[in-house]
Amino acid sequence: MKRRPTIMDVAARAGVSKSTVSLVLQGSKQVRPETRKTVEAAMAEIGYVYNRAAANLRSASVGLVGLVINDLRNPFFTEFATSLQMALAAEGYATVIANSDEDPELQAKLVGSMIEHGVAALVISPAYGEASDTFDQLARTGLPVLQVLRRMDERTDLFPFASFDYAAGSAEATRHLLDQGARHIAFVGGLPGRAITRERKSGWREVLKAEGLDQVALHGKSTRAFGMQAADTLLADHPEVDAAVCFNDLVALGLMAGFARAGRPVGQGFRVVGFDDIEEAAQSWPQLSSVSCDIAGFARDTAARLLAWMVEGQRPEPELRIPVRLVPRASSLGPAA
Amino acid sequence: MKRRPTIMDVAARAGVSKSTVSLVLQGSKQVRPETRKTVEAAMAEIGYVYNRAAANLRSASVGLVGLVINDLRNPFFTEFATSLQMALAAEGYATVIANSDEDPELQAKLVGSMIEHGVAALVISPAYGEASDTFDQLARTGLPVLQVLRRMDERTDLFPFASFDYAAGSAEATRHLLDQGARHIAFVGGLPGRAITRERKSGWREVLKAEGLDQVALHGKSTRAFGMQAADTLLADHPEVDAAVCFNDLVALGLMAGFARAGRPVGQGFRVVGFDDIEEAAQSWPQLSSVSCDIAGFARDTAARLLAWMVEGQRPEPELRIPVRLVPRASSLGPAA
DNA sequence: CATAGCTATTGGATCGTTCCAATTCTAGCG
DNA sequence: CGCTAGAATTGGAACGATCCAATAGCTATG
Repeated sequence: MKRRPTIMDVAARAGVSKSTVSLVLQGSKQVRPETRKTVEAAMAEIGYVYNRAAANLRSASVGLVGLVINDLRNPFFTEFATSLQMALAAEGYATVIANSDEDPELQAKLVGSMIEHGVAALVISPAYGEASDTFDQLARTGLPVLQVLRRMDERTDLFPFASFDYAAGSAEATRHLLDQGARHIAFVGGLPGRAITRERKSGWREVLKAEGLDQVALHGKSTRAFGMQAADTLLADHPEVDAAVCFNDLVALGLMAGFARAGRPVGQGFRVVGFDDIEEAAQSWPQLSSVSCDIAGFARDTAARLLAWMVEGQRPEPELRIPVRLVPRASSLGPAA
Repeated sequence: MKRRPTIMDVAARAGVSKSTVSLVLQGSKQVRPETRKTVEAAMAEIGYVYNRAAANLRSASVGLVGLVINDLRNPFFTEFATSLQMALAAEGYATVIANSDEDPELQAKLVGSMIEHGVAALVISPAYGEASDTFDQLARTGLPVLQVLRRMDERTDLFPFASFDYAAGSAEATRHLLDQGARHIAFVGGLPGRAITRERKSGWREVLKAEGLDQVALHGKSTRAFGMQAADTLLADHPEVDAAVCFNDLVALGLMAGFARAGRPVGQGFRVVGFDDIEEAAQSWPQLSSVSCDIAGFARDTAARLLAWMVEGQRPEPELRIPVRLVPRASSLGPAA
């Protein structure tokens, strides 16, 4: 087991100096084409692999971006993560993806590890919970940090934030359900007290308030399982409810499955609108109406804003809201009860 | 904008030498507790952050494991990735997750980038397609590399491989459908010619052959969309088919949605079994029977085998097959046609 | 009180690259 | 043929940690 070859070995083999090899590695157009050929051949022959740690040590700029996601299992975030990675890859940046699993402690570890590995910037969708220390530490590094899709609960203004205009989306969904004839519209999902829950709920509340209608809200973890359970609760405790705006598509899909299980399939008298418009929404049965968020576009946008910050030092505006639009499908368009 | 403090700055502040600071960083029990206190205080005061690039350069051992997944959007793989990351985190290793998106070229780039960043080992679920170069390069590094869940098509024996016993699983599923009274069992999904398709199909084929029954197979991308489309094809071209073993749960869910759309909901005469038992299988309606693969357990196992290799130099057996088990649910237990 | 045997600390060399200033090469021109 | 401008190449310092061998400090012991 011998050690990995270095540029010195390459240089010796190619009969040039290490500096020349370094220039070749960096794609400098200052080396003569034939010299470049020789060097490249030498590299291939002895199986040279670039040692990025050494390079970073000297040059301090790393083509590495960290991405910390609170729940990578959620397809919405998975889609964002993969799209962002691809957008950054196109610009020559590598992305390390990590999942904090809604655990502020794990999140702190992950962020720390990324800083140590010398990421040039960080994109984070924060876990719920107390994490001021993590963010203070992050702020001290002076690294470009973008909050996306979610904002931490305290110190909201520490880093620029970009997300969708959830309030407008839920208002649109609620108005749509009213137009379709619904009169008792519940809100289902979302952990109480969270900023994002407030946002996604606020549009619904404002519209119902303006109409003087009753407001039933069931809060809980935003999972399929909670949606199923919520279906039973609605049927048992709030039989008058004839429609629901859901915190996200997972809850909506669970809700629909729950109604189906109870023999009251959605589409016949009960209307549902979800949030996020994940791929599955168009492929469920009945197809799920959803507030679409063009997450792939958002990811590309995020990449562009991040690059502008990193490369041109152009700090993005502190808060950005991307418009959303309702995609009506069968789950909210069925015949009235 | 001043530069990041180094251990020299910490040393100066704490009134000790850089070597002592280094020992503190490594948690050596050779430093006096009060000295440690002093040093730690100094670090906190000047906001020191560890520079892992520099450390790696000298020590060559990096607590970093690379994970390259062919389709991170597939919940099955997402679950595996997050579980593996957590298992490795518990042992002090950081994991970089990347998505090759079934693109051998992107995969080559990602693998290259990971090697450059000095990962201590690599876990890969290869993309379909030609990638000998990538794997040869990988083999030359001498790094521990584990193939999981999928095996590359050529040079199958280059790296140890671990997966589930898919053939046994599909045989069990097929026998179960026969027991339930099905007589025309189709196989749906899976790209033709792939090793994994052959595996998941072989059990089905053997059982049907033994019974002398007809074998209808629809191949295609293993997505929800293909499942929906397959439903239409089955209804139109193979009306006699009364059950299906699906390549994976996504296809099965799409198939169920497609039948529902056509007014022939699964559970009434038509039976479906999926593969992977993703979380959603238990939360769809009707609940989906599926061949369960305990992916989280598999991930923990993978972590253990990888650590044994990295730390103790114990190369795992070349091929490992984890048993699977059928979880029967409503989608295959409904009343006969 | 000298000394052996610890433990705790230290300075210098080192890892593999990039950066910089200096040097060598090449071609063109009078 | 000598000179020069520009291109191509080069050697040495630097990055920030770890490693190692050497040293200083401290007790216990004869």
